[in-house]
Order: sequence, then C-alpha cells, then structure tokens
Amino acid sequence: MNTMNKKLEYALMALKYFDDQRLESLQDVIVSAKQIAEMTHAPYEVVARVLQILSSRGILKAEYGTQGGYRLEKNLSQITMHDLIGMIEGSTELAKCLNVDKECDLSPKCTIISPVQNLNQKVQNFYKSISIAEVLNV
Amino acid sequence: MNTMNKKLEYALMALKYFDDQRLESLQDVIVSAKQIAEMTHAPYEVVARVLQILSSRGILKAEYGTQGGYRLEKNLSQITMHDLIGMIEGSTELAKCLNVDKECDLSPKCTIISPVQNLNQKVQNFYKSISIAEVLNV
DNA sequence: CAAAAGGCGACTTATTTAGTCGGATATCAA
DNA sequence: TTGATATCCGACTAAATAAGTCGCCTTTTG
Repeated sequence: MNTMNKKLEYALMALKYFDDQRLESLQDVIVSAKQIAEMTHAPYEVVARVLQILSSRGILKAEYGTQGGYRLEKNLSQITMHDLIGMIEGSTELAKCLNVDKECDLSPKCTIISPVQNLNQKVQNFYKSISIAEVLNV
Repeated sequence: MNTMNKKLEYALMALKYFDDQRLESLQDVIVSAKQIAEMTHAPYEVVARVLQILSSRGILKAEYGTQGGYRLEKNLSQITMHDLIGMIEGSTELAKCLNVDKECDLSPKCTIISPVQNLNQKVQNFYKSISIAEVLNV
C-alpha cells in the first residue's frame, strides 16, 4: 500500500533539480522537459507529462518556444506531500470507497468503513504535515 | 502510493471480528476461515490465505480438525500498522530500491535516494506509531 | 475413517502502472 | 515567414502487480 510510483519519483527529482539550480545560480532558472529527462534517465514523454501536471497546478510556469521550459513558481516549503500526491495520483485517499464517486462492493455490509476512515484521516494529516522542502533538504 | 489492498482490508475485518467476538462473549472464541469469509463477503481462499499469514506470524493460533479455526493470540494494542503491513505485503518500504536485495535502475545516478530514505523513515515511524486497536476502536 | 478444518504451491484473470505514439499549439530566431 | 524547439493532450500498448482460483496435502476429531 505504500510504495511510491515512478511519476512521483520523477516529480521529486525534477523539483530537486529546479531547487538545486536556483541555489547554484542564485536566480530563477528555466529548465526544459528534455533536460529533466536526461538528468533523471527517465523516458522523455513521461517526464514531460509530470511537468505538465506540475505546471497546470501552478508549481511550475511553462514557457513555450526555443529556449523554453519551466520555471519553479512556488516555494517548496509551501507544498506538502499531500498536495504533490494529489496532483500526481489524482487522489490521496487510502481506499477507493472513500472517493465520492466510487462505491465499494461490500457497502453497506462493510464492517471497517469507520476504521478505514479513521486511518485515512491520520494518513492524510501525516502527509499534510510534510513539505517537499523538508523531504528534499536532507 | 497510498491505497490499501484487499488483503489488508480482509485482515483488518478479520481482526475486528475476533476482537468484537471476544468482547461479546467475554472469552476467547475460535473462528474458522469459512466464517470470516462469509462475514466479509470475500472469497474463502483469499481470506484463508490472510489468516494463514496472521497465524504464521503469531497473531492468531490455528486449531485443526472439526470445530477448528483460529484464536486471537495477541492484544491488538500491541500490533502496529507497520507490523501488519509488513506481514501482508512482505515489506513496508516506500521504494523498491530500499529493500536490501533489490536495486534501482538508476543507481548510482539517482538524485533522490537520500530524500526517499528520509521520507521512508518518516512513513515507517508513522505506521509504527499506530496500533491496530487504535485503528479499529473508533 | 470420513468430515471439517488449516497449509501450500501453481496458476489465471483483472487492474493498475509505466511507457509509447501521433499530432496539436505556441514561441522565437535566423 | 518559416523551421526549430518547446509545451500540451489524447489514445494506445506493454509490463507489473493484485486479486482470485484450483488442486491436493496434512491434522484433528466425532
């Protein structure tokens, strides 16, 4: 139930790269999907998709054209793991039945719906308490 | 990265059932895989597998023969979510590369190994801090 | 000794994740 | 103004994982 997926890894690597570059050059740098893909050794298309998501959510700002790419728009200390997981995976819920539109096969016979809600709340609070900066700056 | 799998749900339902029965009858009850399967509306073979795991790990005690089944051996407040996830899923690691025997495609080029280790540690500590009793008694 | 229980390995099917392909739009510079 | 280089988006295929199934074994007890 726990393992990180590739897209999340790519997102973390990309954000770390942006952050490192900014520190190094003391200014906002523009980095293309191609550069990130090369750096991460991950398929370009997949990395591009991840960056598009981060861009659509305001984490990055896209710039078209030659010499284009993305700029880091937000401070990584203001983005939580909960935010990032939500962007990449669509939902942060612990069980599918907790999403509004889905329903479990068992309901209403399920005996653990409230325990699962209980655990879910703890997990969500946990991921809300961890910023990306906190994860990356070790 | 977050969603619970079926086996874990079945395990929680089973443990809750044992616990409820014990409270109700004020004694240790013996419950068969068949009964748990009926109660959970889950396939018998799968539930049986889960109970076998819990038995092999000392959470339940198996009794063969007619009228056989399982007895709850441990106090649910002394089992953590970390324990349970480990039993059911084999590992509690956040990324495959964190398991001793596996290696990541990228290593040693991976730029986020220490951030992932860092996050992994936090997640593990989190699940170690939650007992099954705490999850079920809501 | 038959019935009812647990134990175990191999297998098939379903679902999810990862990666691929094709083509669109936007920007810039020669 | 046009070609190169970038983001953007949908549909598809392939790989990996999760879920469920099957068959046969051992143990216990009435």
